[in-house]
Amino acid sequence: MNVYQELKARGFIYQETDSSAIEKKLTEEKVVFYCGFDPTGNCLHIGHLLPVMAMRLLQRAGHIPVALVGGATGQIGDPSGRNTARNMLTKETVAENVKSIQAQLSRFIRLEDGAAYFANNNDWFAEVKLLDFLRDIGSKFSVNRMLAQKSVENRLENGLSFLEFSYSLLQGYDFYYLNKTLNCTLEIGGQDQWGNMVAGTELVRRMYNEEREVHCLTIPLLINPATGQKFGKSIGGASVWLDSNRTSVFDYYQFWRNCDDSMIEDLLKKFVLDIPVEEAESLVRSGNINRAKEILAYEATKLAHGEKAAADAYLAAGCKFGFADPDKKIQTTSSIMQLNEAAAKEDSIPSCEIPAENFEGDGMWIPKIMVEAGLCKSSSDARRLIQGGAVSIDDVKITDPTRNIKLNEIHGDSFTIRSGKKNFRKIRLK
RNA sequence: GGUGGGGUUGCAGAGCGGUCAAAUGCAGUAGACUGUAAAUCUACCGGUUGUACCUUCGAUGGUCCGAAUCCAUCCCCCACCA
Repeated sequence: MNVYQELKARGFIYQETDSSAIEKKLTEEKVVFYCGFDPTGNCLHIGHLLPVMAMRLLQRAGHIPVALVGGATGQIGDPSGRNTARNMLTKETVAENVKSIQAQLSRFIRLEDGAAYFANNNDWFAEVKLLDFLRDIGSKFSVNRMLAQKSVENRLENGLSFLEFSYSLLQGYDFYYLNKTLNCTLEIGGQDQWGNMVAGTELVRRMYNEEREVHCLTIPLLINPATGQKFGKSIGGASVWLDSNRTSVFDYYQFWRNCDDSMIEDLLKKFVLDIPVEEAESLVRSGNINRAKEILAYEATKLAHGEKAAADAYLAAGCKFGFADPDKKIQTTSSIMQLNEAAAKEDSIPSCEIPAENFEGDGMWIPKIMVEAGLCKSSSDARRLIQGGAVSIDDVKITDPTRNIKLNEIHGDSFTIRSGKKNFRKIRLK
């Protein structure tokens, strides 16, 4: 199976400019390709991961990724897939975001020995002169054509500023620039980027009078077929972040572990590149779908947070909820096989420190503890949860929302508070 | 610049002087059932050590016993015309 076939088999291809040309290129030469990321936030979340995985796959096959973080375009905001304009970010915020996003990407993409490049389009747009740009680039774009773009069409109803309208020129220019300087000949991106990406390939061709051939391909949007929801959000409506300070490793593991049945095969193929496609299929059909989910969660966590953290999360979760295949009947190439379930421990359950003096005297009000631990956003919320019978401390159900926890009720220097079946916090006294 | 229509609690979208912390749908959370899944049913879904008080309906002022609702000014959006 060549890289192109693997991309296809794992479901990374939605639209492409010329499939046989792309296949030929990817199998015969070392290709420099690029993928853009919006620095709208300072942290990547699960939703960003899809193109990152495609980049990883291509890099593994010897191609050279260029991760472009849009320091310049981020100041504009892509109108694709939006009904309203984005909030404008200050230049400083964008610059900071670029930095932290690059840091996060470097966990997924190998950088050493020129194996990949990071680029920030602010580096070249800062130099561009308006008149030159309009003459050289603007002249190659047809407004008629741009108006026909889906992303523009949708926005025409609600209004679209010229700033946003020009987004595809800028993205196109990125491709031209990267082609000129790094000989980048392929762009990959999300399904919603198709219009912008094609604009880029056309620009490059026109700039060289059709003599250069460049291509692009889009990755399909991941949709949960059961709910019709876009994959990527969740864990309480909040994003699942790749930064362990925002989403703990345990929660990250749990996110994958709790994936929908209908998505498991797709997720394994796309997010666990180390498991061959056939194995992913057979795991799902093994009759033990929960083992497949454990493997997915373990491997995905391993990629984002490292082997040790992933193992801890797996063991901690198994300790709380049980293991799907403790006897290891199901064969897999995953290193999950080497883990010892008997050594299960709770250490990696998210924890929170609270000064011991809070528990002295009358003790600490339970809703306060829950807010402090990040289990809920307000004490009203906590009170409701308690009234709904969702809360327990060290497996003893709490029914009285006015209750306080006193120092003498705590055994040792920690206790576990839980809200619902799946949310735990270990509270450590300090 | 003119005319008309708007800005409501995460989103969509009612309300158009008191009965409004604000209908309904979606999203979300919890409980039951399960497989840490889905579907289904039930409850919750601004804040507050608790049923009364506080802060919310673009902003600021005003009318009124009382305003999301009326008036004025301002800001922003949309449509049509210029």
